[in-house]
Amino acid sequence: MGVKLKDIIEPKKIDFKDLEGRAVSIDAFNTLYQFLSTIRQRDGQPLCDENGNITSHLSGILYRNSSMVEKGIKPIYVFDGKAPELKSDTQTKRREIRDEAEKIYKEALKSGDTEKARKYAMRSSKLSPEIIESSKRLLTLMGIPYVEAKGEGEAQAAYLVEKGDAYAVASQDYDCLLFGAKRVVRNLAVNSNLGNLEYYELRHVLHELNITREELIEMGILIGTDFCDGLKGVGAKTALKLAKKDQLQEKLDELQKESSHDLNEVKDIFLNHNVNTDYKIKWNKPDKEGLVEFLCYEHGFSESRVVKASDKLKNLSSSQGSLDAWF
DNA sequence: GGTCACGT
DNA sequence: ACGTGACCC
Repeated sequence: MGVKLKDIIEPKKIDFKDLEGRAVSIDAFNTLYQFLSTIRQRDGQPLCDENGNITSHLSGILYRNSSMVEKGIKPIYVFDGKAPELKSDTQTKRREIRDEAEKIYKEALKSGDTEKARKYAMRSSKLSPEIIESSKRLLTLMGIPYVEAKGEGEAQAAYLVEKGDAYAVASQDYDCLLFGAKRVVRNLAVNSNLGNLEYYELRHVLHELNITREELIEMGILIGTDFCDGLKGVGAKTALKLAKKDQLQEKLDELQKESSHDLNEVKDIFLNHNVNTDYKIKWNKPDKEGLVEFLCYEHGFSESRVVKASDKLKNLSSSQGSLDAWF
């Protein structure tokens, strides 16, 4: 979900070429949810190996990343750490929605309503420990680094950009802008060659809206975030008007009266997020034999496809393509 | 979502 | 060269 800023910020259209040779920090949970919900059979059932283990996410990770690496993009995945206490309401709500969707999905599957089954299956995706562990294992075999966040992945991904370890954050959510991500890319996927690759620069967003980052955060709080409901009736456009009229604080006070959360704490989540500063990023050559072992022998993938994907990853290592290859 | 085959 | 759809596991 995340904060709804779409109505007021204008994306710049960019091309894969603009990301060539650059590292991109990717919110892993965000991506995994996307893969789990969309990579399915027509009746909504996920891809599975013969033991019943879900493999949709492995398919997504393998093919998307091998294709991105082939085009010169260097992915870094960021996994969520511990969610802030304030997120628990949102998490409970999401779990309820998922459980309900799962019930409808199972019923529709039984009654043979394929279309309905698929629709609700997509909303029922859960990230199990097995899915997270197998994703990390696959990334390692592919030679793609990942970072464990202390808190929210989006915040950690933004930190990587701040430190210069990544050029931009790739995420579908706008939250990373509130977390201070200097550059954000949306819709980063293999098919985003033409048209739908969106690029946002925090500096430009703030300049165009003529607001500060703190005001953007306050607007986000009024609109509603994962950490606290917003003020009823306030969307992005209204929030922007409030900022222009210098009425954000007034409305925040109003929201504070009815909110069970401390809004200063919410603000602090965005401004002073606990991040992991002790990470190492290194791209390695893919472990082709390991990939075949893991994906083909353990999870029933086609060997020719896996080998092909593995070969696309070959240019992936820290030294290659950069100056230190000469030293 | 990514890929491939098959269509125009 | 692009568009559609089946299939991937």
